[in-house]
Amino acid sequence: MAEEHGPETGSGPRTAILNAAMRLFGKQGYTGTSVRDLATEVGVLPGSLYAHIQSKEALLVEIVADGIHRFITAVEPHAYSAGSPAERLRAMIVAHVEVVAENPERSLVVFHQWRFLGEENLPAAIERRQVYEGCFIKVVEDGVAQGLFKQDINQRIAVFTILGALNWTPEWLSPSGRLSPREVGVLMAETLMRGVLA
Amino acid sequence: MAEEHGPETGSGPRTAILNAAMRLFGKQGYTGTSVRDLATEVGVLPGSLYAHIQSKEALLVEIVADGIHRFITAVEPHAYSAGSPAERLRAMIVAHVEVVAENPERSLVVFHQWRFLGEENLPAAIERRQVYEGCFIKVVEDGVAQGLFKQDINQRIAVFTILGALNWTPEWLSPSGRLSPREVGVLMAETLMRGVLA
DNA sequence: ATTCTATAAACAAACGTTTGTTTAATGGCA
DNA sequence: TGCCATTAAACAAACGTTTGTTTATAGAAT
Repeated sequence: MAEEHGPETGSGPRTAILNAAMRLFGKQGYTGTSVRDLATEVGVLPGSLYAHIQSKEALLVEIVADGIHRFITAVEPHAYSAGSPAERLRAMIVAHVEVVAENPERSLVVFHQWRFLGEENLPAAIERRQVYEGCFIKVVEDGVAQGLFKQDINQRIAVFTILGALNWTPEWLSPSGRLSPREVGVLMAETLMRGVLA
Repeated sequence: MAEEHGPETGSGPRTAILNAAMRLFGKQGYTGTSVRDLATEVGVLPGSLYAHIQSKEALLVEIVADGIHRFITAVEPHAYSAGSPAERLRAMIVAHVEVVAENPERSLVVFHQWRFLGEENLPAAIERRQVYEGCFIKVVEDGVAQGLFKQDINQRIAVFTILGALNWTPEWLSPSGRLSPREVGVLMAETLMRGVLA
């Protein structure tokens, strides 16, 4: 079967459990979701889940790891492509928004719930997040170095501003809204790169 | 006693409990923090807390309500002041960052943990949040209407972009960092209003 | 006949909260 | 100064509930 990215893809009990976990972990948080909540959402008794999963935390590990991987896969190539820093940053922002739109629930978990990973799984997730942030740092550095970006911006703060705006998108983005995810991404890129001032 | 805003102000057991709750709710989340965690942080046994608080949720209610109030108090006057939309927006962003810096732990709770309020307290908190967001919507609308902001930005998306960047600041802002909170705010405003492009 | 999957029931541990009691410091009065 | 009444705060223990997880068992599908 080809790899799929949207929500509710795949089939079988395991996929149903993962999708339910994305929804509930996203809405109520990992610590705010009980295994009984999860079982009710799937339509099964609590103990039945354990025929398909190893533990509650294993679900979080899988959702976060796959999610970060999805973002890196979609965005990293643009960060190191041949275009100008401006073109690259624009493409990265659009790609990020498109991945969020693919599955906002999962994105919510990726950006807000990773901190509840146990000691064994946390370092790897943090490292992957840093790889992701590194993509944006690289492009902003290049832009400034090449004189295409403002010389008087603080690079660290510019990157945090961009990432903050992006990290918040799963809170409000509606994949079925009037604007397509790509259009939303283009508009966000416009705002972040040229500002709101006329 | 004059009203104070920074962390660790006030005294007495009640204030100590509130400060501990801000720290733990911010770091571990509301549902991820047990009353025993809280008691340990305060340096007391779990039951002892209930001589000073009504319930765990009452702590969240107080932190969120006071926090939102603090943001509105600091930012709203700028939104409806006499200056140009550009001046007003810049002042709002700076004020927001300064309030975050006052107490990043509390800000983390205000922006991430409000959803765990019970049915009785949630509507009021949502309404206050909307008042706060309304300040930014108003200024962007004015800016576009007066031709001072770009005509081809999507106002809704511009506001979400700005608020997203601001809502994320408590995750990385260090009040004791090299740059003062005001300087950070000015730099963020610069990025959001003029973009990163030279 | 074997393999899956679900059920029903139970487990130990942790949850938020309440209770009855002890301790420590405070202020008035002799 | 010495004594007592008051108060504030914490302790120690337990309450009933919910947590994540395991077990034994039974029906369905290959």
